[in-house]
Amino acid sequence: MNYWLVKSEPDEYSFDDLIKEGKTMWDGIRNYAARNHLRGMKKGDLVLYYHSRKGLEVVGVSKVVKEAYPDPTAEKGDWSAVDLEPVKKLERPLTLKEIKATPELQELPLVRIGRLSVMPVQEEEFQLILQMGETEL
DNA sequence: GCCAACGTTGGC
DNA sequence: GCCAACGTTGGC
Repeated sequence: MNYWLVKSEPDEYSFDDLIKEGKTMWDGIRNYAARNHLRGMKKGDLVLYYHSRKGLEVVGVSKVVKEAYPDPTAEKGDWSAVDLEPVKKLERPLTLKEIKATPELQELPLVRIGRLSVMPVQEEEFQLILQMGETEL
């Protein structure tokens, strides 16, 4: 089991949209590092869902239901997509500010490489984020 | 193959 | 809305 984090602008496609639709194709990735992470995803892996640009917080957990396949929205080039399903919404969103203020989460690419939209997350980091997101302040 | 210029992402 | 950081493109 591996853990990941994906970013989406809530204006484009929010976690609530994913809950509403029940499943989505995670396509449109046009960055090699992000694509390679997509290809590393295995069925059943858990994926943190982060709202970028607006919100700036981890809002929920999704899971991989279909492993990487050719991105049908790519007109040219070698790109991949995966399918994601919602698992659950966090009781409270975990903001980037809190993540940055947490010493154990400083190694997250989210903190270190701002522009990466698909990234691996260590199990300990994943568990901590879940735990923080389940705890009311 | 290097590097400057340009485009895009995303935090602020 | 601005701009820094990063990736990509293209001229040499």
